[in-house]
Amino acid sequence: MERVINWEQHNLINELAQGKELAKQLRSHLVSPSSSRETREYLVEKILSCYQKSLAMLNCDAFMMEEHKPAFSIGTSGSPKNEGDVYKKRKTMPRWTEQVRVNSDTALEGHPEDGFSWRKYGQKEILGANFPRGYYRCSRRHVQGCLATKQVQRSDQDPAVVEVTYRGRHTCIQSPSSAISPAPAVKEEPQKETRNREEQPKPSRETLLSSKWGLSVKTENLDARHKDVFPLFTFSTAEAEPENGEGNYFVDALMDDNFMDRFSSPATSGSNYFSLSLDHMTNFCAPNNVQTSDSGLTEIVSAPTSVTNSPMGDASFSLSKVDFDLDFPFNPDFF
DNA sequence: GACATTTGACCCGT
DNA sequence: ACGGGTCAAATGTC
Repeated sequence: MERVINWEQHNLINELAQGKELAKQLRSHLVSPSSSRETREYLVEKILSCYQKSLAMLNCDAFMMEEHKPAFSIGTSGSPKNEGDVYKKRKTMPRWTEQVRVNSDTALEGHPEDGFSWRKYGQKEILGANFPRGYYRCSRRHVQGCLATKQVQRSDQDPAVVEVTYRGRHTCIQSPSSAISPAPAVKEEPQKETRNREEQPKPSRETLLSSKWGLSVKTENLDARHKDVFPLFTFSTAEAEPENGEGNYFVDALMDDNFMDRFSSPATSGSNYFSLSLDHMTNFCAPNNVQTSDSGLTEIVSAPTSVTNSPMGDASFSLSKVDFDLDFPFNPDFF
């Protein structure tokens, strides 16, 4: 257990450190006249991807602290054939919700790509909701006993907003913590389900640049205990116009360098601004930072980290250890 | 044929 | 009893 936590903390720090490094590179590109716009946009994508992965880890880990569950159950008979287990988990599984603003493209996919591969196992009309709720589970459930599930439901008020409720943590290796995972331990189960509705876990550069959606995370199982260390991430964009980024040697270098991550979330893109506040409270809509969703993407993430007396306390502390000096605007006009 | 999705039935918690 | 979550057979897609 301890070792697992350390391993995940390590991943988290690694992710954040990558983000920091990328941000530095981006900063240098901002002042370099020879830097192409595609490069900068790509860097922004990667930074956001790093943060999203980190947030995913924080979300899961905070819950883990409470539940003292083993982090890995790979290869065990963990697949809950036993229905008793299933229904017990309903109650105890960690759970959090993201509200994702999708543009027309993404909206057609039914649910936004988040870097994991999901398999739909049900759909249900929900009382009082205009749209049915889709039920997805990790496609590696049977291979690795990963119990992560998610529910996707389109918002009544704004059909462009999709509410994604995650349950359980990913115990499979595809989880967004590949940074220091010893090896791509998972034999690539061909991700067939990406055929229509879901993109490849590692999207093309074009996909990365063109996909636009906003995201906000709220938690349900996390209560006030976690609030005081919730970092607030606010991303927004004015535009994310994919142009031909081919032949960009810098991007290629990046790809060869630290970012061979198999997981590359297209979830975030085209962001031009973000800020980080470690002591910000629950408010998901920092008014000063949020730009209109009209323009493409508004990403507001509030991730839980636990506070005291837990390894995650250390993790949140580590946020400062990785020397976050990022608080600079990505002004779209600048590009 | 293999795999993903759909959909009605079933089970559980409230 | 009802609503939500999951199962699993049927169906679809490649």
